[in-house]
Amino acid sequence: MSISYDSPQLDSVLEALANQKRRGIIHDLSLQPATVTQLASRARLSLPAIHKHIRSLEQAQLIIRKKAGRTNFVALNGSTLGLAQSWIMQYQTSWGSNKATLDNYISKMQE
Amino acid sequence: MSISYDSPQLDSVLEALANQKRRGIIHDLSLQPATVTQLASRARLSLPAIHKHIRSLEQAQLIIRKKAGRTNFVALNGSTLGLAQSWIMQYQTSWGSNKATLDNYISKMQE
DNA sequence: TATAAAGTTAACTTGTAGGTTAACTTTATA
DNA sequence: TATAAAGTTAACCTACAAGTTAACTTTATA
Repeated sequence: MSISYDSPQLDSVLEALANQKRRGIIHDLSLQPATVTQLASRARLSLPAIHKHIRSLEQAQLIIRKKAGRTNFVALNGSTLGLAQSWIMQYQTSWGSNKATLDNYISKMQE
Repeated sequence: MSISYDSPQLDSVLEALANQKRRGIIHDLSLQPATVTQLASRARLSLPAIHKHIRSLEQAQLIIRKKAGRTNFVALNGSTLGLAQSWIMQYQTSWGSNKATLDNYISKMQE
């Protein structure tokens, strides 16, 4: 079964990925886990701002977090990026279409 | 060279993909090219509404179009989906991280 | 135990995405 | 040649994303 364009999970994942700052966070976390404050400092964002981004990433299950004392550690979540990738990959067979193909299609339609 | 999280082109592509209706359009077009009116009808959207989606997809270079008389034909554009895919694929090596890894990291940090 | 650190939550502002209706242009057809 | 089809453009509305500041909670430390 291939993943549908209207899957709610795909929706939250792609919405999370659509934001540049959140992609920056993902990039950061791909190197190593970090705390909320560290992420805020690297992204040059206030704590409330980073907090919202983290919640968005968390709801999309793109990250996991764990509280240790007063410190929140965040890590990239393995599998979820694969969801977006597999949606995109469905269309790899269509990747051949280009200007020539379209011209061709138009000619056929106009017969 | 790998593609950066803050690339403007990646930005427009992922923003275009973040919308469910636009993903529906892409799915439609993966089957065959279509006219603007056909896409509007399938997505159950008005012409002005579909027009905006198409412009967004076009600016992201996810589609190409060609005018034939008064009719606008639209087709999925080959290569651009690959851009999003390759950004995501950069992080495939990080996909291993999970709860155990995070716990581990936290322990190390607290030593 | 008072103070600081690390987040969270609430209330607010601003910009923009995604839709609408109405008016218009260009091309085809009865 | 008048009318309809296929889009486009403009002006508008509404909801929400992304930031802010201020107030708060919880946990650690001097």
